[in-house]
Amino acid sequence: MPWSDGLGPATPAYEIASSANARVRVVAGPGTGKSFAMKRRVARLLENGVDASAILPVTFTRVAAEDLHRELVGMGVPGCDDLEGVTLHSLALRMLMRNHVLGATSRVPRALNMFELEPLICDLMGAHGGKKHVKVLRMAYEAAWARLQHQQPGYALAAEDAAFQADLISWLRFHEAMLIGEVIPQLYQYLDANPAAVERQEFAHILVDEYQDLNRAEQGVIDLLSDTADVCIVGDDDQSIYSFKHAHPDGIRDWLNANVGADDLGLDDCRRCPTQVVEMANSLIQNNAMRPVPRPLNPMPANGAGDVLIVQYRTLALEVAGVAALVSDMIANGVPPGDILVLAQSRAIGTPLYEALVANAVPTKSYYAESELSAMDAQRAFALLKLFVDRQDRVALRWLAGIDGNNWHAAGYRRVREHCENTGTSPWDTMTQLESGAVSLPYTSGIVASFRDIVRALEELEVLPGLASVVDQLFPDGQDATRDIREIALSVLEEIGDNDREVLFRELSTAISQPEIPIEIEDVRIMSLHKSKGLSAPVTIIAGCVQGLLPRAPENGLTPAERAQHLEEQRRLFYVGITRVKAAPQARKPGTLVLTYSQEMPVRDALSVGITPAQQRYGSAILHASQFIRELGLAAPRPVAG
DNA sequence: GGGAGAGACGTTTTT
DNA sequence: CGTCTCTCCC
Repeated sequence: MPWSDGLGPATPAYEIASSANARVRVVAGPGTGKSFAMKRRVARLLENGVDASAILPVTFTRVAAEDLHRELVGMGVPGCDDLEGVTLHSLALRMLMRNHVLGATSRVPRALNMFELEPLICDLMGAHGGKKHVKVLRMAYEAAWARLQHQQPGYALAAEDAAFQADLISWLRFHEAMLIGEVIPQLYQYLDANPAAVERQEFAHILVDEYQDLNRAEQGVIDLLSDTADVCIVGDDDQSIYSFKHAHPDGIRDWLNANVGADDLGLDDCRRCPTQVVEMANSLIQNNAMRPVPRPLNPMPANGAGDVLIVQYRTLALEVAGVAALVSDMIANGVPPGDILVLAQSRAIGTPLYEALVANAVPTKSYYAESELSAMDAQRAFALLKLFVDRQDRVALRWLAGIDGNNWHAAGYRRVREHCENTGTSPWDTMTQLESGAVSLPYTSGIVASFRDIVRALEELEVLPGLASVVDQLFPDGQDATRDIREIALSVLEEIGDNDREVLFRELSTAISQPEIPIEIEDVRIMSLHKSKGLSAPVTIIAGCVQGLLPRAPENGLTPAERAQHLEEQRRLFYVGITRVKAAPQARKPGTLVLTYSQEMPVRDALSVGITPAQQRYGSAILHASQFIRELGLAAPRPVAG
């Protein structure tokens, strides 16, 4: 199919696909078809003979990357098989892994898992003011990098931060690892310091989706990769919801100033949503005063008005039961479960909803699924597998060696590390010597005991006949803590066969950190508003629309300006949520939006969700309707009691 | 190094 | 309300 198939030459999508400007910005509201336009642009490039390897489509998640690939294959575009959408993170890791880059950066791109951070924190807490403070300092370190603060004039590190950073980097060097938040900055530093690097000329065309979600470091990497490349960025400042990773709406707004002469294109026709929802969304987002250029969405009359329902319940329990009953009724009336999307800003609401639906025998999938690595037993097995693959993996060894200690045996481990650094031996070799008595160090009896267990466990794994039995041993059938990871490991084995332990570990890691979202959806989906970005559904339900949850209360100690920014981001989050609704009148799916909230919830729940109740009554917190409900304006129906 | 008791704090999310 | 962290003491 030719790239321009069915595209009128005067349409914005045609302009986007065909623009030959070396710099193009596309601002595209929710449901306006930006993925479609971007796909056509890639198709045009490929059809014009641009080599697939010279095109870099950057997407925010792996799901989006696969989506692009699948659709291009569906169009039968020549060369699209070689075209691979990547996330910036995976691109950075790949580039850092190249030999010449490794030599230049003197850091090892082995990213630390969440749980592997714990021994690091314990090792640094003594010198840097306790666990909590170390966590704060670490976040500040990553935040400074994400914002490229080092580049800002007048930036100076406080003595405390400088001392912490020195120790942190020394720990990471010794353990041959990297913080996840360092991966992009390390690539940035490398590219910045090496203007002649081949990487800076690797691509002729760069396309970035969801640009508003990139932080400064990520934007900087794109800049450094585009010496010789045409760049097309696509996004929407009104959907910027990732300030916690230091992205903010000004990124895409300011891009035009840094790229003078760029094409500035836009998509404003909301093809997805029913008109009533579009009007509500416009009314809501108008309350964001910091938008330099308000860009209302155009409603498409052909979509029809749609159905909108706003319901207040007396208690959270009734709200949960009410939503579950509503969903069950819809399904009984022939709505496919896969058409229903339930959004809740907190798992404390999402999980009871999930349970209620399951109790009603509704096929439901929850996407809150906390990491398969949350249980200690799972972490232990995972670390063992890593050592099974590579005895010299220092992070896994450090974790396992401290596992039974109070603070990860920080006191003893300090002496092990000192010995390693003085003698040039690796931690594995030093522990082997400690174990045999060839070396003795004070306070290390706990570590030696753990090390004996590690060695024994690895020996047991080594004598097993194949990887299937290794998986059985590490993640035994019937053990609760490792049930999910076992399932993933088994499906990985099915794919790769019973050969290479290294491949098993690598595939297992990606499967855990970037879970698949099935393309064929047959279940009701329950998830957070963040996760819903990029999705759409004929029936969208947002539960828990109360002050304190949506919008969430700002943290203490913020300036008035920061509080205002926080509120605007919360509003964008709600904006993203309500614009998931998809109208398909010809398929007799008008597009249904349901917003629910309740008057009270148990104080315990309120506290655990982060609401500090202003008033309570008999152990119940009194709740108030989200201000965003009011801000939906006149197009919204009057709320009803449930 | 480890246990008992007092005090702080609580969420959402990506790689 | 429950869990995690810190401090104090043995």
